[in-house]
Amino acid sequence: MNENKIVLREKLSEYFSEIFEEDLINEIIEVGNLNFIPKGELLIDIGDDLTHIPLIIDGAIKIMLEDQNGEEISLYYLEKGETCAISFVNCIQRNYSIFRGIAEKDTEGIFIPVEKLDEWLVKYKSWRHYIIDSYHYRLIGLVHSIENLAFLNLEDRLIKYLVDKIKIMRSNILKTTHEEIATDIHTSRTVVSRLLKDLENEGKLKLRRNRIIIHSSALNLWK
DNA sequence: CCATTAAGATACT
DNA sequence: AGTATCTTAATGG
Repeated sequence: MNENKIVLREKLSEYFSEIFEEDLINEIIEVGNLNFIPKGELLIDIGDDLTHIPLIIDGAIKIMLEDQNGEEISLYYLEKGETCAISFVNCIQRNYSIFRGIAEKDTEGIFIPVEKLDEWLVKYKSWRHYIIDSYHYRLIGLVHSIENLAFLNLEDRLIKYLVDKIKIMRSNILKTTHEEIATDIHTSRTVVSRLLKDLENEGKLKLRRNRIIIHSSALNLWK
C-alpha cells in the first residue's frame, strides 16, 4: 500500500510536481490510482460513463470521433502531462463520453475519481489553472483538426498526419499499416497507398511492410 | 510449406 | 478521390 504511494509520488514528480502545489500532489497520491494501458487498448468509448479522469504520465492516447456510419476519424493525441479537459466537463455534468480514446502506444496514467475534480477546482489554484489551460489547449487542438479537414487536400492531410505521428512516437520510423492511416484520416486504403507511393517516388520516404521511414530532409521541409 | 494479410496494380466511377 | 478486384510479397506458424 505504502509502496504504491511512493511509486505514485515518483511518477508525479516527473512532470506534475512542477505545476501542482504540495497539498494537491498529496491528495492525488491519496485518491488516484496508477494504471497501465497497453498499446492498442480501448481506454474509453463513445457513450461510456465517465467515472475517472486520467492524468497522462507517459505514452499517448489517440482521441477519435465516429460518424453516423460507424466510420472513425482521429482528432488529436493526449500526451505526457496532459489530461482530457473535455471529459472533465463531461464528468461535472455527469454525461457520457463523446469521444473514443485508444492507447497509441503503451501508456501510463493516474486516474482521478470524478468527485474530486469539482472539489479541487475550489480548493487549489494550480488545479484550476491546469484545467483551464488544458481546456484551452484542447480547443486549439480541435480547431486545428477542423482546419485540416476543411481546408487541406488529402495529400497535405496525410503529410500532417505523418508529422504528428512522428512527434508522438518520437521516431521517424512509423510502424503502422496503410489501412490504419486510412481510417485515421478517413479515406480508403488504396488512396493512402497511392499517395505514399508518390511521396516515396519523390524521395520523401521509404515504404516497407508495416513500416514507413520518413527522411529527415522531408521532415524539415514539412515543418 | 501454407495461411494470412499488407501493399501494389489496374480499371472503372 | 473513392471503389472493386486481382496480384504480389512479407510474415509467422
